[in-house]
Amino acid sequence: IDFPPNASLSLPLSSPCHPIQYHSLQTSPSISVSISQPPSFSPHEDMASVAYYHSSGSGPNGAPALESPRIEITAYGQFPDTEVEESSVPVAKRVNSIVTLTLPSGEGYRDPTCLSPASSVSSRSCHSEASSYESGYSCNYDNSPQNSPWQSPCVSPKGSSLMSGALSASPRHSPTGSPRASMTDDSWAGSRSSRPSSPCGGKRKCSFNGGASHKFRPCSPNLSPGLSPHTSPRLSVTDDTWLPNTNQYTNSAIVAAINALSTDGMSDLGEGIPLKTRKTSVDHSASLSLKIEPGGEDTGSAELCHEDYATSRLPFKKENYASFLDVPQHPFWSKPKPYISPSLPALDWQLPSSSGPYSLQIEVQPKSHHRAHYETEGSRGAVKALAGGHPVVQLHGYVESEPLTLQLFIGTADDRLLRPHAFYQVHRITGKTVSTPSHEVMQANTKVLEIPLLPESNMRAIIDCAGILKLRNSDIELRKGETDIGRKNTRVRMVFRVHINQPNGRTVSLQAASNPIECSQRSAQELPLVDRQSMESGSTSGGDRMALSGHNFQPDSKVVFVEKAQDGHHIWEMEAKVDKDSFKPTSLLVEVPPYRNQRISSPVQVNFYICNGKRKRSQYQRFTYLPPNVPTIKTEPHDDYDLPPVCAQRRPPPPSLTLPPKPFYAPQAPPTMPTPDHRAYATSPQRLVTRPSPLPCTSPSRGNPKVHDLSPTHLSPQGLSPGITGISLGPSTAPHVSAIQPTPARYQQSVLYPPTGASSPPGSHPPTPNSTAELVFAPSHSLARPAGTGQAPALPKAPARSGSSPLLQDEGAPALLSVSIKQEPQELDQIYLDDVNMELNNIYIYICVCVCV
DNA sequence: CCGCTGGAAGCACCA
DNA sequence: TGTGGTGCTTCCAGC
Repeated sequence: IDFPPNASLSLPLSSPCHPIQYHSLQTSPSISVSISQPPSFSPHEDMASVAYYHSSGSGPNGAPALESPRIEITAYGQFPDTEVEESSVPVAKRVNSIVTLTLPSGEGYRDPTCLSPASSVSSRSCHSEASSYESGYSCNYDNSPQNSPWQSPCVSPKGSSLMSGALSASPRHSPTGSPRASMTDDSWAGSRSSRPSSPCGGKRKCSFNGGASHKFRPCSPNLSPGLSPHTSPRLSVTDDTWLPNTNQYTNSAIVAAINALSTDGMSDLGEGIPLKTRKTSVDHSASLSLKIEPGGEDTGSAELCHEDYATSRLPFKKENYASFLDVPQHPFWSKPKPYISPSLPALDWQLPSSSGPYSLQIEVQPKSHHRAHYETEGSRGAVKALAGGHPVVQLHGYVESEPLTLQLFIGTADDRLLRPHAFYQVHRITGKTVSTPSHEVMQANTKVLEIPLLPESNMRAIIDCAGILKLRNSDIELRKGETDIGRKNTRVRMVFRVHINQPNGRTVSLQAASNPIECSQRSAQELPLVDRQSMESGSTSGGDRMALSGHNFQPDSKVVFVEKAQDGHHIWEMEAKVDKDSFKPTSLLVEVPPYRNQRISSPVQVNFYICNGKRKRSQYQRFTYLPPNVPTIKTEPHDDYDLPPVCAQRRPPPPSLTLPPKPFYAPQAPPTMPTPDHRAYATSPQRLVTRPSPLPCTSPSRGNPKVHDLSPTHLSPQGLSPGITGISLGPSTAPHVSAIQPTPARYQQSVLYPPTGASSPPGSHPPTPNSTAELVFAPSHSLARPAGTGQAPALPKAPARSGSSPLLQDEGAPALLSVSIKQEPQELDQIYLDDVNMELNNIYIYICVCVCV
């Protein structure tokens, strides 16, 4: 594919491209897409782009950043039948340079040769789904010959033979390996075997060709990103037309390449997309992130929208995949959407919820429980709101007449930076009861629901079209590079994003995350869950009465305050008194216990949790003990908060003290907070990229938020996301400095090489500040996802406990407390997600540094 | 018939 | 090594 001389890919793959990287499709499992050199693009002109480009997995010279398998696509001319391409993709005639896309190193999600989770994770590479790291090579093409050959068909006409060959060779041929491409769904289903073998080697049965006891048990056909073959032919080509049609190979390849080229990965070739859901995901292939700059000689349109690309740019005939169109295309998606840009921030990048006049807010929060459905189940409906109805999201401050697109994906709800949840995907709900149109796109292994935000609706959307799909842990944990574990990792957040094009060509990206949602049936029934707490902080002498609201409280529920050392060990633990008289299943009144040290000089953050018994604990909540002369901060009670009015003060908490599961925050910014214009992520031409900075900021915060705490409130207009932990500012943005949270020590480590280490290859130029502010959001997994290090996965048993103590320290806080460490092995399963991963994160950060150096 | 729900069985893992 | 608890996943029945 080439583009008009004056056309450019918004995608930052320009200069680094080297013709020498060109490989013929037939000989190499790599994708090469030839494009004309975008004249307007230079690495110096937009370093963010470079970073992005790097994040796409290619080296500075267009060479793969990693020794990874690549998919090389020749747009046309390489295949027997090029007429279609030529006619349908006229731009493909001007080939000036070649881009080689680096695909995920390793085998991707489900490595047939890797039957044990241990081996799977041990060889992890530098990517995680939807992360900017892997943005480019996150396609998770499993095109390694020894792996799922199924990727091949996506890009190669030779795929079919390859497939069969690999099939027989793959230990995991199975459904996973079955030639779905040539089958109809029915036949496909019939050939599926039962479940995939256990990641733990024998944990599960794996009866090929259908175990007798199982009726159709797809090997996670649908989703199992990576695993399957099904995942490859994701380009929405009907099964029966897939194989025989060479053009489709070619076309698919083009689409795949383009998808892969898109910065943010819209590149997931269907991996991770359940068959079921993929049926509605025709848009995947169409959701190209190509952006042609105005003035392109071949198009009067400034952009290629989904539709027109799918229908006219590519020879794809809609009827070919019409069967995937379960729902008629909403008119909204039939016209170009201005936001479309491949340079949009990766899903794991932390974005603010407001910028300038814009503010993205979740007006109605989802219920704290929503039982997700498995692929093998029917849908369990859309996520609902607490008071009935559905969540509502609104963009404030937008006065243009141009509709926007609201993006929704399922994010994590743990203590780390918000990122796409590996084990859950948003699921599109359709039907009579759904009033909101939506469609799906894939973004680096993460399904993203796109919902129109219309001016006539006051830029307000009722989210009644989004359910939550649960992926099998065994499927995901086998995915290469996946560090999270699924067990007990059942809380998610709905993450909303909107990208607003500015007159100056920039794009402002905002993000808002919902309160945590518990998605497991069992947990939802048994585990206590704290939705709100009436106080964020209190005196070291204790005695304050704190009201908690939530679910599954019991008369004998205990509330335990703990302080953890850096390695995660508890250094202090105290049970709070619970007022049993005021007990309700949804509320508790507790008396804050005195802190162990009455003479602290700066705030100390501790945690507490509700305990209903062994293994039935809530998530950790945070509480900050304040020095004697610091006024107590209490949260703003909700109007509907029915607990006793224990809070005398009604004062908005500083954002630094806000916590994830606390829906009740004052909409106003604290008096001490400056205008919350903390700069959204902005894209080309002059991209504003926020990234963590090693520079500690001068926020007046009292408590020190965990840097990884990205609660919705943190991202709310009144509070700055701790994710925005640092900035490199131009003079014009100095006023925003105070809006940035102090950078905890731990984060500062990663900040040294944020997108650089992660997204930029060695030798790349660091992002250069623009004339305006340059804020670079960190890919959260730079903290949360160790990769490429051969590190063992975060196993529950891992004694590694890293901790939060740096985070417990305010910038002005005293040095680490010298305390004895209390061993509490039983806590492991409670904390490993938090701590082990953090430990790995730190290791990973160092490794990134080394790699960069 | 299909989508949605609630409940629970069966299995695997772990203490 | 056996056993019970726990969590995950699938299945079923009802609306």
